[in-house]
Amino acid sequence: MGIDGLDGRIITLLAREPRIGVLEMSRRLGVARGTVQARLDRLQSNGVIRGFGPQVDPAALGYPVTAFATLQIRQGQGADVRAHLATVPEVLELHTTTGTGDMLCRLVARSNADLQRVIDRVVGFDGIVRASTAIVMENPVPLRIIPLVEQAALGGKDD
Amino acid sequence: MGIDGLDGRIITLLAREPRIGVLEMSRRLGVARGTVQARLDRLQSNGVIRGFGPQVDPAALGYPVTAFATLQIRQGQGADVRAHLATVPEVLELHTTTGTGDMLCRLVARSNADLQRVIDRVVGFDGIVRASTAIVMENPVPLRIIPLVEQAALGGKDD
DNA sequence: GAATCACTGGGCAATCTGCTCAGCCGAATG
DNA sequence: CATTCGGCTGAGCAGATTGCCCAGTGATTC
Repeated sequence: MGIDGLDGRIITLLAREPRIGVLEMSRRLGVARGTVQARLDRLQSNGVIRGFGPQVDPAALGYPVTAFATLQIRQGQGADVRAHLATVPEVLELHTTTGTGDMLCRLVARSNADLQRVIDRVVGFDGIVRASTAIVMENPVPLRIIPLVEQAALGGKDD
Repeated sequence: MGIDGLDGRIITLLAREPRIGVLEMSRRLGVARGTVQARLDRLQSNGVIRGFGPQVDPAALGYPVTAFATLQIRQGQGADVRAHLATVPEVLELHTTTGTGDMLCRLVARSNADLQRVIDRVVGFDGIVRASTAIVMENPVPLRIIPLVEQAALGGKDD
């Protein structure tokens, strides 16, 4: 498991110009089309590339406010809380973390006022003892993967 | 700004089967190809759909450990810290949040031991006063957008 | 030496894309 | 009420791409 330079260049190219086709990629990378196709198949069956789903911007959907909430869970209620949070559309992701039965979740809301509603809905559940919320003001580094891909590609020889 | 039912169904369908083409989508949704094409164009120029970049799994790249670090920044050093963190490949995203000049960042690492190296690199910078890290154990709700899209689509009439 | 694997370069039919067009319809406008 | 506008439909077309196949080659492994 791991990727080489060619894999890295494929992913990077794909990240920069997603609508590019296999044929055009092979031209840009200077390799045969079959090679690119084979690499892509491998990357996908490896699970390195999970998919090509549309990247939707919550702000453009009308949810410009993002927040992170740290939840303290009552012992043994973890599963219930997870199920509860999964039903809230504004919960974009949820992690359980080290610490005292804590969870961290990413929320979005239509406004700061709306965030109150979301938080009420999130914490209005029995197993949640306490919640502390941090509202996101800026996002200097949006979710990115290319630097890591390039880092990972250094391990492989090819290029 | 906002999406209607058809937009929602387009996004949802695209999220479930990303490799689907415009033609096949129009067949599934029971509308004309031109309509789907026009909607897609609009969604993209709206910024609702930011792109179709590959979704890369850090774990499959050899970085199975995820952590969230909360950083406390020395007054006025924000910009420097941002620039510093942007150079660390293992920093997948960075947010500035409400609170005392705090930042929240998502990290990945090759192992728990490697996480120490990453954290050292992250906090080994002058403007950072204090850091507290939470290691992710489970990810019950992976980053998702479909529930929110469906929620947002309820506003529009069509369907 | 033989086998295996990945890559190359080529070819093929089927499909899809980007683009255009005219017609239709409902909603908003005057 | 008539007009205009925007969005949708159904169709067509040339050009490009895809998925799939093949044989040959070079490097690596057994």
